[in-house]
Amino acid sequence: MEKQKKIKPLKELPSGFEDRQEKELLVRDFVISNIKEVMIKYGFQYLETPSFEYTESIGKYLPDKERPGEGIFSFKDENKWVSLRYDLTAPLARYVAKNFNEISKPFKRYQLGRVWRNEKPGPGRYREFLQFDADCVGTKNLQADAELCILISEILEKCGLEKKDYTIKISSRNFTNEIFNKLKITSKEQISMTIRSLDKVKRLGWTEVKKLLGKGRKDKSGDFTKGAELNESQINYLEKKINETKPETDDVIEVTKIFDFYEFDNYEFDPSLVRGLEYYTGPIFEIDLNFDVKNSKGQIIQFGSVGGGGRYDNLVNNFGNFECPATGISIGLDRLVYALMQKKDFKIETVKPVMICVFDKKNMGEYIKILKKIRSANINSEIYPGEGKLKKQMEYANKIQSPCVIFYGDDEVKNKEVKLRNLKTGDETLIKIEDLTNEINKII
RNA sequence: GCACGGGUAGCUCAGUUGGUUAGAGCAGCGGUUUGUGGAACCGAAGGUCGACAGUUCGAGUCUGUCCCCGUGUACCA
Repeated sequence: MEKQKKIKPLKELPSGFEDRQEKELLVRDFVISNIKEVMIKYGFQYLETPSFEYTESIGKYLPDKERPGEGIFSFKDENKWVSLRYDLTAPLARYVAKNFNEISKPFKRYQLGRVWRNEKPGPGRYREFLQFDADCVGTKNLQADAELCILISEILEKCGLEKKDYTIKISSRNFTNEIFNKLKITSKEQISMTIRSLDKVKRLGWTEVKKLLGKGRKDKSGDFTKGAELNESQINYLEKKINETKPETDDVIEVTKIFDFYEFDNYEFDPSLVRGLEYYTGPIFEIDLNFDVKNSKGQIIQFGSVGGGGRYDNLVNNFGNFECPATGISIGLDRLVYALMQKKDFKIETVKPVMICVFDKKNMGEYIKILKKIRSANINSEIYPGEGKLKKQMEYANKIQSPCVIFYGDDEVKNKEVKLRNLKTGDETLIKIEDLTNEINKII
């Protein structure tokens, strides 16, 4: 007899996609409820936009044949390319342009939504993740930028982080622009290489970044990265600038002044902060966590920031002739939750159901009567949902951490009683049916 | 993309210089207990050893190619 080859579907998930279990979801819900509370308090409107947008609306790269727009997930619908959004900022710009005449200006909105990136996943970085965005469009007022940082800080502290656990870093695109003017670095390639190198100061340290600014650097695994080929005096000047602790550009100075009025001081001017190249035009921010994050194997991993943002005065204008400066900030919620769960031992738990044992299906009517009675008293409860024997039922109750089980078998029915077993202590008591909800409430 | 490490049962892993029929723990299943979980004991079951090709009398083990996972690095509008 020949064994037939079984064709099994894969139980693995596509790279970068994750199942999320209750424990994590409850913490996430907690974070989200804090976010909503703070956003309402700060006067922001709630918005939702679809997962898909026309590819041309969310990125300036037009799709090519096979895998259009590296970095995003796309497909051709009829004759148009559509893509899963990779952030919430581009859809907001599109929304604002579309509803330009109707919306208030300034327009303050917040949004929670999944975004997708077709990139190599890393520790705590997925290809599908939940993002939270708060933006203020239609004004150049730097009060908006400052308030975004303050609101993020309030959210983080509501979630249980202390001041020392996180820092909001701030800098400005104008700061780096000035440096390049002074150094007479004009080659686009060199500028972008330099910016990206500077962005790594915190992670790699100045010694390593120096190599990246010069000839290049070998990483831990022995892989070589080509450098920006700056000369020594240029590197030295950069080093001096990078160690500035006081902001020099007007926009950052003004934002920090506003911080003072709010008595907010958990920020740091960080000249090495750069963030995405193209669309930022003014102050930029990043939210860094100041504690170690480990992976499932207990190794400390390079976690990076949990969020960031900045001013993007020209984005909306891409959709037509709209004079619409804007600023915004976003948080990677899954990453934040991942880190939060390690920092704090969250005891967010649902009350598990009381379970009624099934002795004989013939008596299901009786069991349901009891179930209805305790459910109407708002006690989480269920009749054993499986088919096993009593032992099986008890194992199930134990596994789902049911606080107690109800025995209502022939003996109990005869005496018009119910036997209640406390699964934490193992105690069993016979009680009258009318006392049942009271007794259960004592145990829960 | 590049570099390093890994892929053996549902999960975590062991598997000697290539050598009969590939092991363990946990979980699951059955039983000791047909009305009692979290403990114990007993039993049975569970595998295209990531895929394909090659070397060999013989490959989980060696070689090549590819796929997937992890970490670092790069990219990230």
